[in-house]
Amino acid sequence: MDLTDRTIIEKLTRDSRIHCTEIASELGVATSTVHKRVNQLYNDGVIEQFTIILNPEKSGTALTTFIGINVDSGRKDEVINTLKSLNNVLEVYELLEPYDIFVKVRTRDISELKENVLRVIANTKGVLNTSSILTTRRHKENACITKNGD
Amino acid sequence: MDLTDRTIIEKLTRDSRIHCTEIASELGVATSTVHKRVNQLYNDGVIEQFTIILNPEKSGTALTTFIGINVDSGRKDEVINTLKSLNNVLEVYELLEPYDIFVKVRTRDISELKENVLRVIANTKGVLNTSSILTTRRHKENACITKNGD
DNA sequence: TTTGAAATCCGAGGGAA
DNA sequence: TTCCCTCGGATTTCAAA
Repeated sequence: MDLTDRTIIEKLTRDSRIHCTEIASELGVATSTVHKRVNQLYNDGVIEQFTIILNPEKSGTALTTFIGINVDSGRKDEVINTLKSLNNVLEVYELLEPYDIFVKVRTRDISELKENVLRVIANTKGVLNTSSILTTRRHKENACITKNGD
Repeated sequence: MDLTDRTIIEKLTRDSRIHCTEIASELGVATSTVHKRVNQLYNDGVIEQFTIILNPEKSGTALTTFIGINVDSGRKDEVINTLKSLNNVLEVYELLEPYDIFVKVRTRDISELKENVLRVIANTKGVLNTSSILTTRRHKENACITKNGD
């Protein structure tokens, strides 16, 4: 992970469709060098995924909710696996406190949140209680850090 | 947003580098059609960004923290703008309760969290109090929903 | 709005420094 | 590792339906 790698990552973070040729010319190296670096970063697992960020409102998942969950410590892994399998659950984290698990959820609206997510969580063995944090507006959303001021 | 658009979005969500030709052949339409649809989705703002997801540990931002912030209601927009400008702050949401603002943060470690983020927030006019939720492990992270089971 | 063809340009791999 | 070169294939455009 030298400066070349970090520059490549930064450019791909801003636009993952950018051509290797463009990165190469800005870096002053050969296209094939950039090409191989990108593959290496991907194979090493530094880059996990090439993806897109959708506008939640325009793509039909307007409601973003964070949910804290407390569980029987013995069933934590089961619960996590159940959560991971839910399509509306975008992110799953483990914590120490005040919850055991914390998830980020996107749904069309509150009724979909209840039906597709909260109901499933409540019915999952090992779940003790949940606490939902509903958001009303999204002001920024990046998948990862872009060094340098925008 | 018909079935064609949704299929394109789903494929780009899984891999934003996928070729238009591949999407086209699976959909049974012309490559140029897919090409135009992708551009349209981007111009319409449905697709906000083509980006990558980095492994936090391997890319030097191992610590994911969520922070709830309460503010003077008159200074909410100022605070939000300050937060948006911070590189380590990946996501910024507005809520009704129990906080006014909720952010997702990535830093190298706790000391960077304190220096680059918590200190700045504490010194921002209008901030009443903050509450940090530190995560210990990431089990899933997607930028948006992928319909159909993985 | 979609299509199909044409021209340009890019990605991918192998061999040399 | 990086660079150069080349080929196969993708992107992009445009006129026509």
